[in-house]
Amino acid sequence: MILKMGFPSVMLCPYNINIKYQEKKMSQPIRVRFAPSPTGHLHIGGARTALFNYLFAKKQGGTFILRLEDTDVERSTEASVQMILSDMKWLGLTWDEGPEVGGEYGPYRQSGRSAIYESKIMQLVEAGKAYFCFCTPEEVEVHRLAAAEKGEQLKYAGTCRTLSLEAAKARAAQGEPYAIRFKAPQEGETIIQDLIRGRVVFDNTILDDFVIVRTTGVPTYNFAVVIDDAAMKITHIIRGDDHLSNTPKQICLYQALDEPLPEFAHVPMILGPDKTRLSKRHGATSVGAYAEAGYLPEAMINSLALLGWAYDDKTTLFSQAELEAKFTLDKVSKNPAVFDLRKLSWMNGQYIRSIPEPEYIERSIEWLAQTGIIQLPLDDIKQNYVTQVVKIVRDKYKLLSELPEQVEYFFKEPELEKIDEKARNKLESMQENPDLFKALHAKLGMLKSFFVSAQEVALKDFIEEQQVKFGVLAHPLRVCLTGRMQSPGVFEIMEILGQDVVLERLAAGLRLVGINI
RNA sequence: GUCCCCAUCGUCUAGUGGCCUAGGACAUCGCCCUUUCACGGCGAUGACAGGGGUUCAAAUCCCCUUGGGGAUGCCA
Repeated sequence: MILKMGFPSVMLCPYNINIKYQEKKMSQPIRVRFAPSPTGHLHIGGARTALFNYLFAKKQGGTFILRLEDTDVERSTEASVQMILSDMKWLGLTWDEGPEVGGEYGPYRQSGRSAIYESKIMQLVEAGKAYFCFCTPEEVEVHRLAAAEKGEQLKYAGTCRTLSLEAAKARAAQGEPYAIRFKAPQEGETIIQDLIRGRVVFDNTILDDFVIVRTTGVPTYNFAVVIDDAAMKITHIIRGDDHLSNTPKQICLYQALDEPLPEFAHVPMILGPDKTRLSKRHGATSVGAYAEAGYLPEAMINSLALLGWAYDDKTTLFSQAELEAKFTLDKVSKNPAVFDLRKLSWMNGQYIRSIPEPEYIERSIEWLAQTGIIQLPLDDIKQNYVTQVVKIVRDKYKLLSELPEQVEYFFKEPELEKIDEKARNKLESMQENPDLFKALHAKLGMLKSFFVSAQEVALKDFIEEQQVKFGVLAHPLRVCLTGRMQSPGVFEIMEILGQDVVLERLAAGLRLVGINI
């Protein structure tokens, strides 16, 4: 697919876009990267970008690289780095090269790559493709405001563009602070052949002499990203749509550095329900928050994959292996997607019910222990008990966080004094026929076996003898046993709870409504 | 302001000129299953933003308008 992509309009381009790259393409192994800046947690949009990169690499037999873009010294934190790494791992997006695992193109943090940037900067400056700029940010801002006032383009005025290199070096040597700007071409067009969007044309007159090195000596994003992508031999840049407008600047840098151009694929953004960029205003946006809320990584992956990508007109459930086998960039859509929490929840329910049982049990126990419902380690009897409990409620909830509430009454007496009005009424309905429920208590007490099958036989006989409908018995019984109106089947509950507990709870319920046995 | 991107049910999407009186999924509603809740099954409601072209034929191609998003940072 990729190899079939032609570049019909290459002739119109002032630079030989892609020709150099195309030549190499045949022999070059596919390398993609996810390059978050560690200025916060890994959010939904970032995770989706990471996933697409990961899936593309897997499908194409390529290498998936993780690189930390921490050139914003002010905002980058080590805590963010750790959150991002652990969220990536939680999602199962393991990287072939990057922090912790290393690789031959390291280091994989931009803060550790200064030497590489410095040599490239000097190369550009010496070649006259970049220049020292002594304007202060305040001066630049004044120009910008004035331009805005006049309705002109908000570009750098070019004050230092014509400074001779000797003069500039002399001023720098005297300690005058400076930034370095890229001398952007002002004629012609820069064309992006985007794998998702097709041909996108930018007139070079919009190009600003943007800063590539700050006064602090630290390179800016647009510069570092190009140097690193080139140095790391990245072949496909798959990233958010918000970078499309930066791409012409970067393409010009590749050309100035005489580096082959990678392919670009700009994926659409993820929006909140109000169609604006997804942000904290819309609720949880971090992957970690979803993990804590009881979502399964499998469901997150599946959901994220479907945000801007579809395989066909019917399939919605994909295992990670299936995604790795089926993902292609040509099926990525161009329009932004609203993140739908309800669909994620539905999908999570699907995964709760479909992951292999031992794994389901293991994760449930982990969750219950974490929330203090049970204490680890479990002995065989308890292990068996908890296993039965989590299995019986499996199709009743969607998030692991709902599990403790679902199974609470299996681990402590229901507080019948505190139940809601409906349940209370159901409990009091037993007063209409006290003898019936006394007889039920006796019947359950006489059972030799407490398995569901034995109960069924016994209770069937019982309702026939007593001439009542099963519901008359079952509902109040359920309230006695669980303190609530909804639960799994009463037989199943009774089998797990055991005869003694069942008799105690039934007696307690009866006592509460004034029926003594 | 300028530049760029985008536009199919409420939401995610299928659709690449005739297979479309537009298909699927979530959500919503109804029915069935049923000891309750859920699960599951069946069904219903519901969309090509608007206007011009091109064509025998347009959701699909072109133009305009409108709407949304992004960029315009010594953030990424």
